[in-house]
Amino acid sequence: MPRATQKIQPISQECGDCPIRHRAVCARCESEELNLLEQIKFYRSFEAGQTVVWAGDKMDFVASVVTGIATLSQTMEDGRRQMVGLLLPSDFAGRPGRETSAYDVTAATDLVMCCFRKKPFEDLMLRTPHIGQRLLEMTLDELDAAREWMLLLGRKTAREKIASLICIIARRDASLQLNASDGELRFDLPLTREAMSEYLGLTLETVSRQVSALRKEGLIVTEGKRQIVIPDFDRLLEETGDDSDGGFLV
Amino acid sequence: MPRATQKIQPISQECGDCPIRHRAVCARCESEELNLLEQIKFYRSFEAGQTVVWAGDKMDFVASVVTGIATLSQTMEDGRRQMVGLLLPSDFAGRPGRETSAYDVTAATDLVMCCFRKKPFEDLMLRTPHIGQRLLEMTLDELDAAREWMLLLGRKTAREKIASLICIIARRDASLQLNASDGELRFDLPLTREAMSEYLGLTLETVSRQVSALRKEGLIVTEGKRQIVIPDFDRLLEETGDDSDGGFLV
DNA sequence: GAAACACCTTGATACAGATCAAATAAGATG
DNA sequence: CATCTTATTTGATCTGTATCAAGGTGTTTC
Repeated sequence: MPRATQKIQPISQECGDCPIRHRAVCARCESEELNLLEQIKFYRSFEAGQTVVWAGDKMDFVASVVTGIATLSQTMEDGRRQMVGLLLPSDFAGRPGRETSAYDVTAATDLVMCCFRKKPFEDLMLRTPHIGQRLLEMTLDELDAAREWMLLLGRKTAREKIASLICIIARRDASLQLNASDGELRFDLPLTREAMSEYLGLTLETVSRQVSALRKEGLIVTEGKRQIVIPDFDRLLEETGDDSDGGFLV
Repeated sequence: MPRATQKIQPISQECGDCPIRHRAVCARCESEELNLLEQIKFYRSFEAGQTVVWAGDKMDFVASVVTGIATLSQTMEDGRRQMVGLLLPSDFAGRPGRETSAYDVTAATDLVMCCFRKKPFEDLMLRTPHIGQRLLEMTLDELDAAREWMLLLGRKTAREKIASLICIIARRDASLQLNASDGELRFDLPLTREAMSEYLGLTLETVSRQVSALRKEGLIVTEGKRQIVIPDFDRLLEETGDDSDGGFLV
């Protein structure tokens, strides 16, 4: 079951110093809080496919993704599964003030997380308000993403769903690395067909068919199994059903 | 187009004192912040069907629902609509740090909101951290609700969706009023078939058919158009697809 | 390099829910 | 009370996606 898409990068100092840092450097964070965070942080690595925690299990830490991709999923009694969160590097997982995880947290690729023990983290939050403020901002962003995702689940066709997902990943990828070249985007699709189907509320077969359809029409080019090239991003965007510019989920 | 389900109640002091108050009284909030909030708050009323703000329009306030129900919706270019938020009394709308509304905000019933001008509210947030903390809590709750909703949209059958929605409203209603009697629940369904279909990612006709089906099977009883009676809540719960106890959205 | 495995693609068919079209019911209005 | 309007129900049919079933492709293992 191990299947690495990205190699695990050596953990450098730039990572977990401040959970708030990952997305936006915050100047006030430099001094003592940093030291306090240093004391309560630790790293955990997972292989692709491994489960970080099961829904309902005790989760006594909060964490942010350093490298790789994690997913949050819900499962119904009869096994139907829906992904409800996709965590890319710098994203945050875990809820202060809750003992157990509400979702299955799974490593979609090889994964490194920077974890903070919950209790001390909560204490720190009380003492340094701007951590809470930053967390509020991030949570509001996630809520927006969730709502965009709801539109996708409730109203988009299979074809639109696939196009949307590819655009979302491409965008996130492009904003991390700087390979946004001359209109052509090239990146790694880090999800299996099954993971895609769980994200989109489809079956794996429908995902496969629709990806093939987009490929046959030249909207995307697949190289190897996971590498994707988008020759013309705007043309693909038109297939998402979103109006021109909007639609950035997680 | 006006169609009142609940009569507007006279606005009393207990309402908007502190936006944080509505859901959980917070002791620290009593003193000066309360006065500051008093100065920047104002009330707005809407008739059922009226739009509070359109997506993209300027929204220079945040607000919480006093009476009635408001909805947040997204619309695609071709008119497909998906509800992404359902605001009941005490729920909060608007995002600090954003100029425009990301969603259409609509009054599903006659509606009274307690509004706070955004700028002063943000200032207040900076000065009194626990308002931000409370807001973080509420946002995290909403995120959980959104994720439960995503499971509904992505994986549940039409029948399960309807049963879920009725249970959600019944629960919210029961927790507000105290008419949770001897297993029989009676309450007002404050949404049109169309609003329900926008909530559930279905068409209005499918909603109607499934409601009829549940009625014919005796799982619910309808009195008049909007009044609903659930003779046996647990039996209806079994139709939601959720495991025994879970599944409280918005 | 053969076997085993995991993942992906493609085909045939079934069915849940959408769509199109009336008919009915329930308030609102004069 | 009769009429108008809007919301709801119900029917007939169509279609997009699920389901069931092989077959293919690339990777790891020995």
